[in-house]
Amino acid sequence: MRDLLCASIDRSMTGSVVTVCGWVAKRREHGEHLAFLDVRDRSGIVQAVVDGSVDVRSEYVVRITGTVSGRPEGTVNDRLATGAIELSDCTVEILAAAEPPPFQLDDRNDIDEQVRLRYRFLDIRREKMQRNLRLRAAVNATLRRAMDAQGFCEVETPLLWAPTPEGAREFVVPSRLHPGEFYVLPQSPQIAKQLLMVGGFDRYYQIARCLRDEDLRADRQFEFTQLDLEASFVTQDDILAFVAEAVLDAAEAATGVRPGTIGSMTWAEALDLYGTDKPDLRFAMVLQDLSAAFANTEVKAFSAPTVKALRVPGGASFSRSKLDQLTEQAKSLGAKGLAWFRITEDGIDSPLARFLNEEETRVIARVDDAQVGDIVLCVADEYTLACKVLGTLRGALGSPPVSEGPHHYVWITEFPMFEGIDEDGHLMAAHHPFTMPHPDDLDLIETDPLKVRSQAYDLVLNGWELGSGSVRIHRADIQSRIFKALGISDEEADNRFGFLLGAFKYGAPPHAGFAFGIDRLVAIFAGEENIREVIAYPKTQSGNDLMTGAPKDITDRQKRDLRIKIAAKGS
RNA sequence: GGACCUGUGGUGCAGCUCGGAGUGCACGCCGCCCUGUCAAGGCGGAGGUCGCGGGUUCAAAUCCCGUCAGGUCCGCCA
Repeated sequence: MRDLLCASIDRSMTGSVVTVCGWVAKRREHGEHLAFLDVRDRSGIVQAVVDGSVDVRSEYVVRITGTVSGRPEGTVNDRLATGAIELSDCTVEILAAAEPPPFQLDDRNDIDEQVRLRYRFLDIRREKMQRNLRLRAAVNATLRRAMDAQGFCEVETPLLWAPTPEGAREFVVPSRLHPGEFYVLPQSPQIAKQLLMVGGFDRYYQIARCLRDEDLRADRQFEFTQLDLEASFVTQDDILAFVAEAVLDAAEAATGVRPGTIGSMTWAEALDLYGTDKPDLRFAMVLQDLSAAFANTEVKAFSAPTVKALRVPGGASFSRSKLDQLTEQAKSLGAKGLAWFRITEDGIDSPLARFLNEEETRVIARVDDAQVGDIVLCVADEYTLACKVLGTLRGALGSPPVSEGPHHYVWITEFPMFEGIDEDGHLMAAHHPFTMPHPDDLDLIETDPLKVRSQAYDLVLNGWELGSGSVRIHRADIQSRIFKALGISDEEADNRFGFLLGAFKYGAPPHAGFAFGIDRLVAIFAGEENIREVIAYPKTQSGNDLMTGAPKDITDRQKRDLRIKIAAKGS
C-alpha cells in the first residue's frame, strides 16, 4: 500500500516516485492552485504539494503518490527532518475522511487530561505519546534480551489465582462454574515464581502484569507491569548483578548512555542521611544528627531523644508564610514542630536563637557546611520520626523535576525484617513473610525482633522506588520461627500458604528474586512525572477508564450466571 | 475515609478578591481571498446550561452550602 515512511524520505531519493500513507497533520492553503499538506505517520511528517482543489482536511487518512523533489531555494525548513524535500505532482487518495478532532494534536495548546483520556485513541496519535510508548517498547525488548542473555527463561503465570489475604487488596473475579467462589488477580506472581524454583526453572523472568486494588497515585495504577525474576542457587549479590545488567541495558537503550555501576547503602544509612528508604541522590542536602550537642540543652523544644537538622541552601529567603507552611507540613507528618535558623551575616536569625548557648549556636551554624543565605531546619523527636519528617521536607524542597538531572540509581539493602506491631500485637513483615533474615541476626528473631535485618533490597532511582526483592526462606525451621514471630499459627500458615510450604517439602533450592516497575522506569526515562504518560490506556485516580466507561454494570444474565446480587448501598 | 487545587464556546486561558447585559485573548472550525507556506497570511462568520443542584441578592461565572468530575497528596500500597 505504501513504499516507505514519511520521515524516511531524503534528498537521495530526488526524482523517484513514492507512495506514503498517513494522516493529514496540517493543511496550508495558498489559493486555487496551491496547498501544502503535512502528512504524518509514525515516523514523522513530510510535505506534499497539491492543487488547491484537493479536498482533504486535518486528520483525513490519505495515500499520496508523488515525486520526491528538492524544495525551491529559500523554502527549506531546517526545523523539519524532511525539510529539504517535498512530494510534488501528487495523487491524493482519501482512505478515510475525518471529523475535526475534539482537540488539536499538534501540542500547540495543553489539553485537559480528562479530554485526553476520553479520546485516548487520538491522544496516542500525538508525537509525545508515540515517543513514550515506543520508548517503553524499546525498554521491554532490551529487558527481555538482557534476561535471555543471562540465561533466564520466560515463563507465564496465571492471572486467575487463589486468594491470599495478605498484603495489598486483591481484585476479585467471581467463578461461573463455582458460584460463590472466587479467583483473584495476582498482586504479583510471588508465589508462582517461588514454585518455579521448586520446579527446577532456576532462572525465571517475566514481564508481568500485577494488579492491586489500592488507591491510585501519580506513580500507581491498579494494574502495572514489572520485570519479575527469580533465581536458584544464588546470593543476594548475584540478584543485584542480574537486575543491574538489565536495568543498565535498558537505560542505555533509552538514553544512549550507560550509567556506571549502581552504588548501594543500607536501609539504616538511607534513613539516617536522607530520612527515607528511597533517597533522591541527585542533590546533596544530607541530614545531620545534632543529638549529642543538644543532649543537655536548656531549649525545651529540643529536649528529645534525637535532634536532626537539614540545611536548605538559599533558604534564608523563605518568607514567614513559607516557613509556617513547612511547619504545618512537619506537624502533619507527626512532628511536634519545626525549628528554623536563618544563617545571616549577623549570625543566626530565629525565634529560638536567644535560647541557644554558645556551643549550640556554633553547631547550628555549621550544619552541613551552612553558608550565609541558607536556612537550617531542625526536628527534635524520636529518631525515626525526626529522620522521616526532615526526609520529606528534603524531598519537597530539593527534588528537581523528573525530567532534570542525572539518573542516580542506588541499592538500599538490609531492610528491617519487621516493622511495627499490628492491632493484635503481632509483628508485621516489612517485606513479606518468606524473606530470609540476615544470617548475623537469626538469634534476634525471638529476643529482639525489631533489630533483625532481612536480606531484602530495593532499587531506587531519583527518589522513586523502582522495585524490591529478597532472598527467600527455603528452610522450614527458619520459616516456622518467622511465622511464629508474626503470630501466624501452623494452621493459619497451612491455610494461607499450604501449597507453597507443602511444595518446599519436596526439595526447595535456596532462591532469591526481584521485581521492578517498568512503568516507573520508563516514566523517568521519558522525563514524565506521571506513569499515565507511559501507559496506553490508564485509569483516572478514581479508577475510571474515561474511554470505555469502565467500571460498568453487567447484564442480568451475567449476574445470574455468577449468582451475584448487588446489596443496597450502606447495607 | 481525609486535605488541597481545578471546572468559562471544540481546545487552552483571562474574567471571580471588590456581584451589575456571556465580556476578552490565543488556537481550532466554517466561508471567501491568496502560487512557496511550514505557529502561513488577510477578510468575514458560526459556536456558551460559566460542571450540576440549592441558597443569599433587585441582580450571581463571581458570594455561601451541597454535589459530580479531573488532578496532587495523606491514609492505603505484605
